[in-house]
Order: sequence, then C-alpha cells, then structure tokens
Amino acid sequence: MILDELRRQLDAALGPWAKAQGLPELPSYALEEPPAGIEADVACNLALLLAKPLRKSPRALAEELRKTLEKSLPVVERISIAGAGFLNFNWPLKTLQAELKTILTDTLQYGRRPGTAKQKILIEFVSANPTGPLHVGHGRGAALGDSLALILSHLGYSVTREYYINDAGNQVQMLGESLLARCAELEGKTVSFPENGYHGDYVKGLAQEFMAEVPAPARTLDKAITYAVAKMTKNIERDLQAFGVRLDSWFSEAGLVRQGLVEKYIERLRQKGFVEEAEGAVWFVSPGEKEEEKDKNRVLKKRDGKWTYFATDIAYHADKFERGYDRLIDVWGADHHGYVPRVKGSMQALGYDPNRLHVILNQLVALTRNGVPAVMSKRSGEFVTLRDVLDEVGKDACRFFFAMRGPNTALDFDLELAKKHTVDNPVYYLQYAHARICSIFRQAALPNSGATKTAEQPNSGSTIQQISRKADPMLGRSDVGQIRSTVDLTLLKEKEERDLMKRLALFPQMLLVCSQEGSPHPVANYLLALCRQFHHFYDHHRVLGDDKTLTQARLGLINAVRQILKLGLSLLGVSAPESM
RNA sequence: GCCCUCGUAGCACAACGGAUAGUGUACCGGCCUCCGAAGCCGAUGAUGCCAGUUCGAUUCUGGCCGAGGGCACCA
Repeated sequence: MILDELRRQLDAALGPWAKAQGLPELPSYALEEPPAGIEADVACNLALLLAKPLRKSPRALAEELRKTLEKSLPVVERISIAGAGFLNFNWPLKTLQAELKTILTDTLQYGRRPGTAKQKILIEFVSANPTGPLHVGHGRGAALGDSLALILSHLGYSVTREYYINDAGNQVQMLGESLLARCAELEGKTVSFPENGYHGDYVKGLAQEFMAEVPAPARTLDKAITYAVAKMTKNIERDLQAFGVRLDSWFSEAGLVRQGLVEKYIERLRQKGFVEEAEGAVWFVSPGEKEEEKDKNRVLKKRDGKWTYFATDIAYHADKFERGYDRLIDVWGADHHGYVPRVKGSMQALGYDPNRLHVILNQLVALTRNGVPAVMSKRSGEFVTLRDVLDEVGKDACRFFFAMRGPNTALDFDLELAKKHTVDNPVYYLQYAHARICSIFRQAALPNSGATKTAEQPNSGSTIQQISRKADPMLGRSDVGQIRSTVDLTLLKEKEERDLMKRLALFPQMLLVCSQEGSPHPVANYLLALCRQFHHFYDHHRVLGDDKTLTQARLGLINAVRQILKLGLSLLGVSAPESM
C-alpha cells in the first residue's frame, strides 16, 4: 500500500538526518489524513514531535525536513508545510491510478499484511450460557467478535472463532431442574418450581419435546441437563447463523472438566506456589501479592468440592495457549471487567505471557422500550431475543447498528425506535450506493450504451472483464461480462475521481486501525465517507458517455468502489444487494 | 465505600495530543426532459463544570456533577 511506501522512503531519507541531529532514532510519527479543507493528501507530524528534543520551532524544523526530503520522496509529488508545522504530502495522480489498478487486480487481497499468516489468533466471543435463547445484548458481542475476526482474517491472520459453552456448573443444573419441574407440571403433578429456576416459556416447549423423545424412566436430572444444553446450544447456533455469525469451534466446559484439565492446571499452579487452602476451600493467590491486589485472590474449589467458574476458566485459557495460539482475544461484556486482572494474573502465574491475551470489553446494551428500561433476564423469562429483533429490523440493519459503534460506548437500543425508524440506519445509504453502481453496470451492458460500442477493440492489457473476474467471481457474469476494452486509468483526473481514488487507497490503513483498536467501527465510518464521495462524483460526472475510453476508465473506478464497498460490508456481516 | 466505562448539535454516533471538531438523522431552502431523488447542493446547530500539564487538550492528569456497570465458595 502506498502509505507503507511513503513511510519506507521517509525512514530511509530521515534516518541519517536524525543521526546527524544527534537523535538515536526517529520518533514514531503519524501519517494521517489531513482535515477537510487542506489541500494535501497525507499529513505528517514529525516536525511537531521533534520540536521539543531538538529545541527548535516546529515550522523551522518542518522547513528543514522539507529541504532534506525534496529529492528523496519519489512517491510524493509535493511537500508543503501548514498549520503548526505539519509536513503535508500530495500524491501524484499516477500513484493513485496505480493503486486503483492494484485494487482492481485483486480486491480480496487488498489490505493483506505480509507475514500475518504465520500468526494464529483465537478469538472467543458470545459464549452465552446455553440456558436460553440469545438476547439482543449478546448480539453486540456477536457482531463485534465476528467482524473483528473477519477483519483479522482479511489482514491475513490465521483466525479461529470459538464459543465457550458453559455446560457445567450451577446454571445448567438449574436449567435441568427447571425442565424436570415443567415436565412434572405437564404430567399434572403439583411441584414447587426451583427458586432460581428459568421461568421462560421456552422451557415449557422444551419439556414437551423432552417428554416426547425421552421415556419417563430415563428422565434423570443428568439426562435433562444434557438434553436441554444440546437443544439450547443448537438454538443459539441457529440464531447466530441468522445473524450471519459462524463459529469454527464450540468448546465444552464439561469436556474440559471431564478430561481432568482443571485438576492439571490447578495442580501446576499449586506446584508454583500460587494455591492456598483456607476455610475449607482452595484459593488462588496471585503472584507478587500486595495488599491492594487482594481482590485477585479467588476461590478455585468451593467447600462443596466443586470447581468455580474461575478455576475452569484458568484451565480453559491455559488450554488455549497450549493449543498453539499466538494471541488470544476474548470479547466480554463490560460487567466482567473486574475479572480481567484475575485471569491475566493466573495466566502469568502459569508462565504464559499475559500480554498475549487481549480482552475486549463491550459495554452492555441498555434496552428500552419507548424509553422505558426493559428488563433482561433469562431466569425471569423477561427478555427480548436476538431472533425477535432480527425478525423485526433485519440482519443488515442490526449488524450495522452494532458494528458502527466502538465497544466502549454504552448504547441505548430502543426496541420501538429500532422498529419504526430503520431508515435512520445508515446501512441503507451504503447499500444504496452499491445498488446504484450495479445499476450503472446493468445500464452499461445494454446496447447503445457507451460501454459496449468498443467491443471490437484489440484486447491488449487488462480489461474490465478480466480484472473484475479476478477480483470478484460474482461479477463478470452479466453486468460487466460484456464489457471489453483496454482500460486507460490515466484518464481519471477530475477532482472527484481523484478523491475517490484517494479514499480507496486508505482502505488498508483503516483496517490496521481496526486491528489495533480491536473494533470494526472504523469500517463503518470509512464506508460512509467512501459512499458520500461516490455520490458526489456521480452527481458531477457521467460514467456512461460518448467518450468510450473515458467511460471504460470510469467503469473501472466505480467498479473498484463497488468491490471495496462490498468487501467492507462483508467485513461487517452486511449484505451488498445489487438492487433494492 | 472502592474500582471500571461513558458524558460531543434535538436524537444516534466519529475524531493515533494537532489545522476550520466530522457523519447520519431531525428541522429549513434549492435540484429529477439526462447512468436509481433510498441521492445531491446550501443553511441552522455541539466538546457537562473547574483547575493543571503542553507550542497546542474532545483526547492526558486531578477534582466536581451526571449515566451505566462491577466489587460472590454465581456464571
């Protein structure tokens, strides 16, 4: 990507310069998009950063840097100084045109980072208890985790998505008891429903199925638990599928316990001296314990001899490391934030680098209905399922709604509002732009349009057909399939065309930001900007015109927009309809 | 009480410590004999309060006010 190239050239040119100034190395500087209204493509803050160590004014330093760089930045057309001392660069048209060609040649590889394939990442998300259907709040974690996985995959990492099924412990026990109680009710017996049981109606339905499939003598608690968990897990998987989320791996907590992995890792902790027994229970004592870290100390084995969630979680995370992953990403609800230091502490105690574990906390979704807070509890049975919302507002609107926000903002989701004002969701703005471009291609394929008149031209160089097919197998069948001409991208020189090319070239950089910040929301903002520029271009210039070669070039440009748009939307789990 | 996150326009959200704080919606005024008006152009409108660090603070630090969430031998 062109920003990488610019950075390489800057480093090469300024490394020696920095040494001459007595600096050990160049500080890590930013290359970013200047604010609107600045006549430059890339801004660099190097002079501002160096002002203090070199005790010179930023403007004077910028001037010095400009002189040093003048002859050594071939990717750049113009270097200027603005504001407090920004070094601004302008791309020559040919650089942008070359980048456009790169995009058209292989969109699906555009943005891939070298060397990433070697790194194995395990991203765990949703992991809701298999005790009931997913509710809307889970949707946020699902959307976040899935999109992040898609983005990391696109960058080239080897990504595995995993769902941790909490199918051991009190909650599923309670589900089993609730199920048996409902069965007894159906048989006409009067029973007292478990106090902390699951009151949702879905348990009644489950009971009917259970009774139909399992003969009475076999209806033990264990059987009820495994039956209910299996059904609920299947249900969750179906909901996620409808939400466009696919998991690679479903990891069972019960299986972890069964294999004795909890004993194994707790024993390892004990040998390292991090385990104590007190008050009839077994405790974890965090490494380098200080008074203020007391809260990291937690019970591993309860007085009744059962493992706590914390104990199994230690084993689970250790197991993830042992499975050979370089990086672990956990997507948790913000209500688990106090839990992060404990898990990291335990990993450190076991000898794993805690920095290889990244926990992304997403704030909870505050559900309201007409402004009134809606209670979300599986046990009480009062909750709005993800499925309900999907049915009402649709997958695309829902995915985009969650994906366009950073994980750290508590967001309000008003059910009635979401149902009424789905048009408020900017996802339609993006989909409309995509459909509009597809429509132009359909138009271009018609007889008498500027595009098809060139069919007899010699087929030298890349053709729209060839490059489109390579980049997107979906295309090339009907809409651009008939277009055949050499494409001269150097014809693209209007301001609006240039702006579009520039925006397209920023795609890889944007994905890096997502990766660094652990959030897909920059994709949403990027796509909105891209579409705005496309519509602006569309408003100023005709794509299909009398000038055949220009028509071809513009078809190439908007095809790149279309493909990046489609790719970006797919990273958010949103579809890109060809018409709407 | 202690800890975490968040306070940006009527509403919902953006902005690695940078330049004129962006976008969508809502409201107001324009634009379809021409590739999709689910669009475009224009106008109005915002960093909770008070200090501090800095050449420069929406961003970092402290305090205050407000919202949400944690502080289990639950998961």
